[in-house]
Amino acid sequence: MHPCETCALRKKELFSPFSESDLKFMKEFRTGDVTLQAGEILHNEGDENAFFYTAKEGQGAHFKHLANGDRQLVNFIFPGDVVGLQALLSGAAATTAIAASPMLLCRFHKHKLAALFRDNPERAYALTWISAVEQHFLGETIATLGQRSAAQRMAWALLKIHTRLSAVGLAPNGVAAFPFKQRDLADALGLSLVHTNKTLAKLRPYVTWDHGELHVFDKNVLADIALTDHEAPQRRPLL
Amino acid sequence: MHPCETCALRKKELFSPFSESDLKFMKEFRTGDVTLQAGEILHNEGDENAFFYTAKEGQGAHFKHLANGDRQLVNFIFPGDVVGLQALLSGAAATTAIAASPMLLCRFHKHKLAALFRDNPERAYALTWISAVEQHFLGETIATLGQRSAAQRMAWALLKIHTRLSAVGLAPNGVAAFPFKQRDLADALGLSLVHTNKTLAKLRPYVTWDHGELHVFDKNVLADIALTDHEAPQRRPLL
DNA sequence: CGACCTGTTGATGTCCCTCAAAGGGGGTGG
DNA sequence: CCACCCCCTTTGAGGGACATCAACAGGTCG
Repeated sequence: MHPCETCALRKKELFSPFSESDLKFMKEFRTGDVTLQAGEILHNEGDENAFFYTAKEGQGAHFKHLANGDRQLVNFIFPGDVVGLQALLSGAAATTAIAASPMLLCRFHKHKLAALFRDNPERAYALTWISAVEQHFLGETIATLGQRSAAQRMAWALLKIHTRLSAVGLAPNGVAAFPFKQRDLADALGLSLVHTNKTLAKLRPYVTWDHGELHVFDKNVLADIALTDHEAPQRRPLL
Repeated sequence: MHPCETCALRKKELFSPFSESDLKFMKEFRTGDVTLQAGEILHNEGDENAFFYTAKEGQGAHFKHLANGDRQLVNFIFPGDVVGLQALLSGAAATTAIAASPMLLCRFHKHKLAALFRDNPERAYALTWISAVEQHFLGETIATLGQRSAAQRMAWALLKIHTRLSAVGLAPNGVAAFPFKQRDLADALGLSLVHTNKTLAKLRPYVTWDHGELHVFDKNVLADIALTDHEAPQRRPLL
């Protein structure tokens, strides 16, 4: 099991301070690790999970599938995200969680969740806070799928992703590691693969994304296109 | 202040059992009521709220606004829903919450939230659970906006709404009270008003919605169109 | 060297948007 | 009690953004 003490994640600017006593508590609370290869599934839609996780390394995504075979990428999974809590609380997973690159996640057992709420109200509060952050983000996604054009969606998404990755140190020199396929981005934005490709080409003066490397050249232009102001992500707790 | 003892909401089938001690605790925890007229705003996007609420009577919605004036209805507010918790936790409201009919909400003060987590782990757990249910729903909305056609979206939404309203007793004889405008549904589905109207007309054999009354004649056909199975909503806690 | 996957580009079609205008109610004032 | 207005709904016509179909190029792996 990877040691908590040397985990660099909690020192990233994205997260609110993580005290020594927090560290001690979470060390006790944690029940293991999970490692995934690219393409491996953490859990499937409908599964009744016994665990939830926080992503430590690597990236993945949540997918929802329709009866006709279409799929929607609901949410990316980046380091620091909590995965599977929804599944655990409502009884069945709403999404399929898949790794897009090798991943490492810290695992927590369902049965310890009640103890968390009983013994450590601050951490429980943090958990709810994380859930609220998630809600905020899903709401924004709904707004972009409902109201924005293809180019606007893409500018919004790439900006958002780049900012999020930067905030956990995954964009050294402004180049973010983003190990997905155009197919994935298409499914995230609700666009066809072909149109995703063409829209990417149109934005090429301002962003570039190939071989898993996401370069953002002009945040301001992208933000203008996306009809959004690119603010730094709000600080939030890490579990 | 409306008395908790006679509140009929907690006896509805949608909610998991609400014990006498829960009742006693929430009575203490509650800090007041809010009543809204149709069209009144509970809070605006960007507000820093001091309160959060659970909707008791009436209906409303969460909106997000884009720089160009477009708006997206992110989520409806039905009796039993928690409102404003996200705003409170992340510091600023992500959405504008507006009443579509006269509403009554139970109000809770921000400062009491820490006490809730400290003194009543079960209720805190319930709160997080509610948040997870919300996430589940937002994820489904993302999938429909991203993948479904106009008719599919509408069938999905009307079915969902009807089911949700039935579960809190707002659809006597199968006729649900749904006090919104076509403009609102259009903004919820990411469609133009005109096309919303035309799509409603197409579905008229199976659903009807006028004068705030939503009739569902054939759930199965609607579910087929929507590419979904219409299950009863999962039981969940009430705050 | 062939099979496969991902990315790229062109041609054609269609779903939905935009523009435009008319038909109910319900409310207010003359 | 009728005239007028405003809000919401409904319907038609035309155009555009994006989907679908099709084909090819490059890279990787057997």
